[in-house]
This record gives sequence, C-alpha cells and structure tokens, in this order.
Amino acid sequence: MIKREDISISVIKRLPRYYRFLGELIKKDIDRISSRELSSKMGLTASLIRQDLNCFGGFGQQGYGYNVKLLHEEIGQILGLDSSFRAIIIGAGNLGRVIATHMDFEKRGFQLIGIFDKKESMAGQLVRGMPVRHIDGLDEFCRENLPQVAILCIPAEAAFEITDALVRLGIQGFWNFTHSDLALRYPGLPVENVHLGDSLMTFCYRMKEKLEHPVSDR
Amino acid sequence: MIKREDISISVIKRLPRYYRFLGELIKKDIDRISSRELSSKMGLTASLIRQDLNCFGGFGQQGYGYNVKLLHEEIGQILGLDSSFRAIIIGAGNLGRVIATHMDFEKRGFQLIGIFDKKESMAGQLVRGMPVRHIDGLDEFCRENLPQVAILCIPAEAAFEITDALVRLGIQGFWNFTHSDLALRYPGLPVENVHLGDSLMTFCYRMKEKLEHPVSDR
DNA sequence: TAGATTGTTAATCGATTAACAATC
DNA sequence: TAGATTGTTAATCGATTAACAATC
Repeated sequence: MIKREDISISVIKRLPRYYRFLGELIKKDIDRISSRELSSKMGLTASLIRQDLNCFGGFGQQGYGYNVKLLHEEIGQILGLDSSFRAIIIGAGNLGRVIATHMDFEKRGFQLIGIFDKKESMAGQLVRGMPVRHIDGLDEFCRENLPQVAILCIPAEAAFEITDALVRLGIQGFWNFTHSDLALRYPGLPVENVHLGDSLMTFCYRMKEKLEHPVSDR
Repeated sequence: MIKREDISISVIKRLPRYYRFLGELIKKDIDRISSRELSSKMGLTASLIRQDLNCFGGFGQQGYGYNVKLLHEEIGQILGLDSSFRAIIIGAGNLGRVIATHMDFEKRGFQLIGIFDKKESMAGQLVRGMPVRHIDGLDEFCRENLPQVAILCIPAEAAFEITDALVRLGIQGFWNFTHSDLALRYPGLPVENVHLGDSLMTFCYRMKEKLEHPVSDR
C-alpha cells in the first residue's frame, strides 16, 4: 500500500470503470469476485487489477477474492463520490442542457446549483427544474452561493474571458467541454477535458487504419 | 521513421491536439515553429514533439523548425480527416441532437447520413435539416446507404441489442456515448468511447485531492 | 489440511526525456 | 560560416506483467 497522494493518474483513470463493473455485479447479486474473473470480464490482466486495488490497501482476502459490495463502496470513497461539490454550468445551449439533464451529479460527487447563459432570451427558461440565469448575475450568485467548480459548455472563443472571471470568483476546477486548453492557463486547478472533436479525430484514424489494414487489429 | 501501422496509440492520441494548435497558429499567420516554441505553448517537452512528429517522416528542417501549414496538413492526412466515412446516429434525444448539430463531421473525416430513434413521436422531426427516422427502417436504410460507423446516443441498457444488429448490418466501428463496454464484445471493431460519467468521477477525485492537499498540485 | 487467491517483489516492456551529431 | 534546430540514439522513468511466498 502506498500513500494515497502518490497514486498515479493511470490507476485513477481506471477506477471509474472498476466502479461501473462492480455496480453491475451488485445488480446481479454477485458478492465475491476474484481478480482473475474480473480481469476476463474487463479485458485487463489479473495482475494489474491486484496491483491497482492494492494501492488503497488490501480489500481482498487470500483464497477468497474481493467482496464486491465492499470494494464498490471503497472505490466510491476513494473517488470522493460522497462529496457534494457545488457546480454551475456555463452555457445553456443544447450541450449545457444535456449535461444538466442527464448527468446524475449527485451520484458522482457533485451538486448542480446554477445554469448561466449570456443570451437574454434564455433567462428564466427551466432546465432540470432550474431557471437559466443571465451571465450578468454571475458575480452576485457566486458571492452568495460559492460554487466550487464550473462546467464549460460554451464556444472555445468565449472561454478565456469567462474562465478568468470564474477563477477570480473562487472557482477551483473546470469540467471543460470547450476546445481550448485551460490547464496551461490555470496550472494549479484541476481541469478535466472532454474534447469531443479530438475523440472524433482519433476515431477517424482508427477507422482508417482498420479499413486499410483489416487484419492487423486486436 | 517507423512503419505507420506501428505507431503507438499514445502518439495518435496527441495528434488531434497538435492539429488544433497548428490550426490556431495558421489563423495567426505564423508559418514556422520550432519544437521548443511549440513545446512551451502546449506544455510538452520539445523532445517528445520531435519524437512524435518523426514517426511520420521528417517534416522539420534543421536550423529552421517546422512549416506550420505543411505540418497541419500532414497531420490531417495521417488522421484521415479527408475521409468521408458514412455515419449514422442512434438515438435522437438531447445528446443525439447536440452531436448531430455541433460536431463538424466533414472537417473530421465523417459524413452524417442518418439519425434514428425508436420513439414514434420523434420520426420526421428535423435535426440539422435531416428527418429523424424510426428505428424500424434501419435495415432497409443500411442496405441502401451502407453506413460505416454508428454513433451511439442511447441508454446503456438498450446498447447490446442494437449494436448486435448494427454489426450484422455491416457497421464497422462505434463512437460510443453509452455507458457500456462495447470493445470487449466486438474485438475486431474500433470502438471510441466517450464515457462522460467516468470523466466526471475522475474530475471528482481530482477536486477532492486538490481541496485536501492544496499544496501538492502541479 | 488442500486449494485458491491475494499481496508484493522482481522482470519486462514501453513511453518519455536527454543528449548530441547531422545539417539546414 | 555560425547559429539554430532537427533527427535519432541512448538513458531514464514509469507502468504493466510475471512469479511466488504468504495466508485465508
């Protein structure tokens, strides 16, 4: 077992997936699983799984395996899914609404407390039972409600202006759907990117490879 | 220079980002850049950049650097952005519509040729000037139009049934917004996942770390 | 106890960084 | 030519895999 702060990002990135698989096992009323079984279900090596899980302390039991429910809970703990970080969405266009409506924030450690847009015409519209606020009210809202993270659903061009303001207002992290590289600008802050365009291009490359070399896939 | 098929996925995943940065340089009328300059803009080492770009053959010139426009074009080529893979969207809910409306498929090697939903009430509605089709018409549509990839914007529970059908109908790859692990089920096919839930959980972890150990960030 | 499976160390593999000769 | 910067090899670092003793 190593210090929690020292856990590598490679391990962390696998945790949500473990969490998902374990959740499914719970639904199926399976209450123990060995690293070998889990490895074949997930397409990882058993060794990697044991290595990963052991970063956080021994949840397994020799000769038995892992207790599914316990492990699921523990990974949730590690990820901090029991938190309730106050989040606001910037941009109430289609993307902002989808995120607002479908994300199950509560199950993932967040709490959505506001949605903002710069279009006057949006103001007041209900999204997930919450009125869209005009961006002019951002300062006041932040002083009163102290949001901790912002979810950026705006065009790339508008990004820096608003993020600078948000940082001044105390925002401590971004979930970034914008095609801009915020992390460089705010070195201290967590910035989690969802670059859909990049994902699509990577997909394009893989399709091309697959169609040109139909054999060499794994 | 190494064989194109042997280029590692780590390199490929960085290409869209290079492409984006180079595109911005072009907009600013900058026509040459050294690996060192680019490295400081992108937060990578110059060494890594030279290593990456050299996988595809020497685009640089000693003592000069890289020709921005040439390099941009070349990376586009490598990614296959000049392709026009025929794509269909499965699921015309909020997510499906956002994707349909905002993705700039043409610039990223794809061509959107159809949108499907199982809700009768959706059928006929226009999304990006394209009528939503009822899922019952999928077979016929595929036989006639030969889509190559499917973009999955449906709930996880519905996924396997429809993807099995799609594979039978000749679909060769998935851009997967579903919370399910398709890659394991179709080992030969490219599956590019966008797991928003996982991303949010990773973000949660990072926020938690940041707030618990405010010093130890980079 | 015997069998199973973990926790953990050591070996391997791959990716990144450093260094520098080649060359524009 | 001299200076700059690449292409490329070697060194380092980190992540994954293999192996096995510990132990339930």
